[in-house]
Amino acid sequence: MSNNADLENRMASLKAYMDANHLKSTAQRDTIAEIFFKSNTHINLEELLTKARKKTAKIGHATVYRTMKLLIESGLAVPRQFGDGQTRYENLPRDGHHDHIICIKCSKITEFRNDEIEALQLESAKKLGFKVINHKLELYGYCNSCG
Amino acid sequence: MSNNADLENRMASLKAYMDANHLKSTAQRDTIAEIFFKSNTHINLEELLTKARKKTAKIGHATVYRTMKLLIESGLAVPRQFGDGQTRYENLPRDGHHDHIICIKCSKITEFRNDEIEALQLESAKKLGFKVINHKLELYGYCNSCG
DNA sequence: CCTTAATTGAAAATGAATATCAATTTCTTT
DNA sequence: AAAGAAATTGATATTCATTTTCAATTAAGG
Ligand SMILES: [Mn+2]
Ligand SMILES: [Mn+2]
Ligand SMILES: [Zn+2]
Ligand SMILES: [Zn+2]
Repeated sequence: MSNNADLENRMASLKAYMDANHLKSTAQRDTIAEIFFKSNTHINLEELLTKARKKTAKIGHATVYRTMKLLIESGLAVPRQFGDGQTRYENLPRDGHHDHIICIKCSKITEFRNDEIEALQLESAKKLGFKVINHKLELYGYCNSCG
Repeated sequence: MSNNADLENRMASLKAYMDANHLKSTAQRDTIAEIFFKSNTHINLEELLTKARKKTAKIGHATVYRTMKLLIESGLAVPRQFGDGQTRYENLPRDGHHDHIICIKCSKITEFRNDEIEALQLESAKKLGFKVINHKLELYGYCNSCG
């Protein structure tokens, strides 16, 4: 699936969600959503706002917060908090769930997935009588450049 | 080791840290530290402040924040954030590191430890060129009462 | 077009945590 | 015991991310 087709898919998905919930399509929402869908990082509000204002001037920060909340509700964005007090957003990964390793020196964020860990989490929870809905696994340390 | 001996140990440990850093012993610090050391939950600032004021009236919230920061620096307290925007504190576990399962309905927090998971974390990080310093693993779901 | 309901941005409000600062207290030295 | 230096305290102000408020604007459907 090409980047462009992927973008179109996500825009259409958002549109469908908005239609189903009596929400209106606006230039601000389109701008913010498109910038977000095109981003492939863990982007924060500041970056989104800056980029959005280049396309559509005078966008307020409340609108960015509101639009990201909408994207989260519609399942297209995933909020992440890596401990520095600001929320970051990433696109719903097409290849499934992943966890993160964060460098405590340069802040580089690397994604990984270990199915053995995932399975052991469920097993641990089961032993304790819990039914897991989601989880957060973050490793903090030094990347190979900072090591 | 009895609870009382444990409390005395921790108080002495704090005292040693304060001595080594030219910090002074005060009634407020003693009150907050003792309340914290006696707590066996993941206690938040509000609870600490309420309990502290019963023993030593007029304690300011800034003092509780400052004392908890001191306890963290001295290695006696561990700060935890379970996603509800407020920091919780727990005593340095005597039996080593553990992770948490949190019920998303009743907020019950259960501790667990899985050495296989711990080992796999290091292994995953190593493959990516990272040296892990610490990590955060939280499972969210329903406990057996809420499930 | 018209009507209605949703949306927007500026500004105010919130809530957790930190900083400021004058007054108080501790600890060491006479 | 008194004094002085340095640390501590609590009230208050401040910061920072996020949310709320609200009057004005805009989208959508008939
Ligand atoms: Mn990611
Ligand atoms: Mn714990
Ligand atoms: Zn790095
Ligand atoms: Zn529960």
